[in-house]
Amino acid sequence: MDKEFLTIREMCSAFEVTARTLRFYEAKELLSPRREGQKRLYSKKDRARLTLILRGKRFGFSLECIRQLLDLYALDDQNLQQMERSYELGLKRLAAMESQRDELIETIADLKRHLDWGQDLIQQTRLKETG
Amino acid sequence: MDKEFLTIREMCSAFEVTARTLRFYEAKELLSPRREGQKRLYSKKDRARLTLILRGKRFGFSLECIRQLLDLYALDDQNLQQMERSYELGLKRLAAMESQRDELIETIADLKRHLDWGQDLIQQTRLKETG
DNA sequence: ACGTTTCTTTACGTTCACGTAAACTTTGCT
DNA sequence: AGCAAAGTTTACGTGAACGTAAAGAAACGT
Repeated sequence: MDKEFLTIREMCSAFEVTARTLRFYEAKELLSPRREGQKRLYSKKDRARLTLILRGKRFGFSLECIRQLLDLYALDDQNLQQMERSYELGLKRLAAMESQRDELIETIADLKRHLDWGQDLIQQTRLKETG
Repeated sequence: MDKEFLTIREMCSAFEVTARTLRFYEAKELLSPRREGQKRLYSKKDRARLTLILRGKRFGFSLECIRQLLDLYALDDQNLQQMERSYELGLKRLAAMESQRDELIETIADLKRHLDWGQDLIQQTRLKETG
């Protein structure tokens, strides 16, 4: 199985990010790897969090927004009131993501239509050239 | 029907953006409204482009990336070779957007699962309190 | 033991996507 | 005519998300 802990360099090559980025995320409290002396060691949980961070980035979320999402995934060790607030926030995020999904699906359909139309145009131009 | 041309202020309130933003997009060649003297006038096409721009932004695309997409939608007035290049580029964008969509769908499912689990936790805690 | 590599912190630099302020012209109203 | 409102360009400022360079500690091979 995978090693339990990864060094910062191993993280870099595993996720294709720079060390600066990892430290930056730590400064922003998106990650909090344990320390062995001075060195950082990243656990499986840390890796899971980084996966979510990078995913969030691909969706165009800000780091602050992603941090809130990560908090949501760490519900377990918080109290009930915080949980309820997080839950509400989670529902809102979920709704936002669903509408983003729908909009993306629509945009894809549009683009597909346009590309089909463009292909037709290319075909016709070819026919003219050949004919 | 809607007015054929909108002033910059009308655009601002219609799309909830600032004039600075519109001029910025113009400087980046994402928009090119016609001029009446000094003033900018935005046509229906300009409005359609702005819609696409703002959509793209919601998906986390950079303005440069969006500009390329817009070029794609303006295929008509280009030559065949450019069209073919644009078409290829369009297919790539399409593929990228589709995988972004799939990833988003997966992420939504994850979040939903987690929220359901969180709701259970809240329920149980409530039962303990009441019982 | 010593040089090289790898880590660290600190701090300033950079790009993107605008915000904001200054100075000026044009338009609209009375 | 006069003046405020709305438009313009030019230019500097800003927050987010890092890049990059400096300076120093710690581990590692020979």
